[in-house]
Amino acid sequence: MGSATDDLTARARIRDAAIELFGRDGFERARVRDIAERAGVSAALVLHHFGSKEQLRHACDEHVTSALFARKELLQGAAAAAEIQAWLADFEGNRPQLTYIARMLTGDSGAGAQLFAALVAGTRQMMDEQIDAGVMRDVPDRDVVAAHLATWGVAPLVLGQHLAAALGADEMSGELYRRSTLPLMDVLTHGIYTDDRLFRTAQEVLEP
Amino acid sequence: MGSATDDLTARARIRDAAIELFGRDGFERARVRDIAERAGVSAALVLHHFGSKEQLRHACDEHVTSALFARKELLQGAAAAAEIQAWLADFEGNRPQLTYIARMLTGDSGAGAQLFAALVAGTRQMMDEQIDAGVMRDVPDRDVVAAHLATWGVAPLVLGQHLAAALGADEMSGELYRRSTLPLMDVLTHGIYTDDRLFRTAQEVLEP
DNA sequence: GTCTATATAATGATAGAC
DNA sequence: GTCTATCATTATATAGAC
Repeated sequence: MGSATDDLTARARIRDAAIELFGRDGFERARVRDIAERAGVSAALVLHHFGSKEQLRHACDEHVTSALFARKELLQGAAAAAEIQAWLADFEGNRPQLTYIARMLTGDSGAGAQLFAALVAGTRQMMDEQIDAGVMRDVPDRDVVAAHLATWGVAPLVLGQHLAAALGADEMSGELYRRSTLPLMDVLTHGIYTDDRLFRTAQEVLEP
Repeated sequence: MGSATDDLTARARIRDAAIELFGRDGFERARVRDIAERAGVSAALVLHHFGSKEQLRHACDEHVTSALFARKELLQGAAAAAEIQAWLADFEGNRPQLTYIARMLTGDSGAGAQLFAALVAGTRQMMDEQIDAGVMRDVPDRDVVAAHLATWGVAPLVLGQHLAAALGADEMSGELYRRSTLPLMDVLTHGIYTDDRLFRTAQEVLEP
């Protein structure tokens, strides 16, 4: 169940071990010594390769972000957004990276901010295309909707532990995600309210 | 702009200072010394009153959670859920508490899990009532929808910094929240898709 | 209750050999 | 590149006086 302690270079093994432990324990509580142990090297070698714990974090940020956007290079627009969305839903195949990304998004290292901005931009572009194609309604404030849709997209990562618990599971999984897909598509397609009473009330309050 | 350095007992001032700094910096990075300074006491007194940094955290968890659910005692069901939702939207009045709650939800102290479970339960109860009243559609998997609606509800807290940045602001505010309200009500009322093409496609894939 | 001074422990980082 | 041994710093926690 450990990380691949195989034919990777020591540097790569250290980085992968760091992604796991930073993700599992958070940056502050993860110890360089433990990362070294998991990578099968000494603590000094970790610092030798990366300079400092902070720079090791940067390297992890960079590596995970690259993995996430790798597929974006080839595709564009809605297709790329869908690819990224699928990657974010592959809990079994990408768990260490996804856990790390969740920490990135809730930490304050700047990398999380950058990532989120990219997700919003991608969501916004996808909306524009889908609205042009007549698949999506022309919502009034696209920036606001894109930003919130992005938060909804990463919510299963950032709040995955709680979400899983609420649904009777130990951790997020592809199965749980699939169980959620249809009900959420239903909500996003038909709304949850039977009519626009609440909407019109809010409208009257906010736009007098 | 500091916390009320007024006629509160030292113990209460320490607790409030801790809520601010735990929220701002996170539990690990916040230092007992700084909390003491902000409360206008010595570091030793902090430990004298609370025993340890960890127990201080428990006291903060307890205090913030009580503040959040105080209004639930008097009301019930959808009314209480609406009250709590309103409290969670009052960024100006409750910023330190809200920031602390965001840390609770993304930390792994157990208090966040408990809080989220309560929010899901409240959301679920509200759904039941609104569906009975004919205000809300009878969605297929209520547990799943309630859990995700709860994540959407706290997303502006947990990802507030990024959300604000995406909308050109420094931090979440009541203004930003109000700007979001109507577009989100619109999404939740009418959906974002023009028809149920995507929904039916998903249905065919997931329920063969 | 509140302080000053100090003990103790943990951990990131460095020095230097191989 | 990699290790062992050690340093230096930081922060929680305690002792004991007032």
